[in-house]
Amino acid sequence: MATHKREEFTAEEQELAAVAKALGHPARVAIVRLLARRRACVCGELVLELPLSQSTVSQHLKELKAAGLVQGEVDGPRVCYCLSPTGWARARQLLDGLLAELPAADYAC
Amino acid sequence: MATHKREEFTAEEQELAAVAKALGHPARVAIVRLLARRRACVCGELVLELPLSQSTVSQHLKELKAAGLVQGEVDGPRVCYCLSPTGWARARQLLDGLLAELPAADYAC
DNA sequence: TTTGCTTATCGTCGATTTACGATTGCAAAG
DNA sequence: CTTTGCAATCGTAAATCGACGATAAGCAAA
Repeated sequence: MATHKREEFTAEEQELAAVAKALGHPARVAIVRLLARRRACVCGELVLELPLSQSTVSQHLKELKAAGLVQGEVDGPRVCYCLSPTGWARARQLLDGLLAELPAADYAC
Repeated sequence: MATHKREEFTAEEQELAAVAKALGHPARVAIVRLLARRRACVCGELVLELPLSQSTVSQHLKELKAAGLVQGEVDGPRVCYCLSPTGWARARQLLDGLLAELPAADYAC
């Protein structure tokens, strides 16, 4: 029995869905906002700021990294995270693309 | 054992995450795009256009409706779906809000 | 090398998602 | 009233998610 059929959609749809999915959890939205505010590359500080354990935060970071929205660089014993400019440029493009496809405002059933 | 901690984030973060999550599947992105193109309220036509069964499409529509992005109205034996102007206005607001928080482009680790 | 700190990964558990067929529900038509 | 057709819901199964503690891995300093 097939449980997933993602392959049957366009590459753009999959890409947009992947970005959206990465943002589809409050913790990951919060992480992005934290990284945006203190644009310096925090790392374990995220754990302090979030009501989650270290391993959970690490998991969320991994997903954001997989979606290309976040970069991490090793800096001695700690890891330096920051938002990925290219990843967010693409995300913007995809989101704006979708929003641009929507009818203006005068639609109804 | 706690499996979900959504409660610990701001209302906006949760709201944005909910919208993103609704868009976090290629089928739902495809549905939104279909509804945007043929702004007329299709219904079972979606099933014809998508590589998914009727029940699966119905499930996805339910999730989009729960996220406030889609409206459905019964019209005789069929159901008429269309995008929700207010829902998308809010979605735009939330997404733009997040994108506006991000540093311009000159950031790096 | 050993210690200590930071982060990643592993293993686990329950909850949720994704998908389907089958069934139910409902409204118009006959 | 019964049939017909469309859509929602139910039940189910596999996969993924979300969270945690525990453990491993990496690096710097002692």
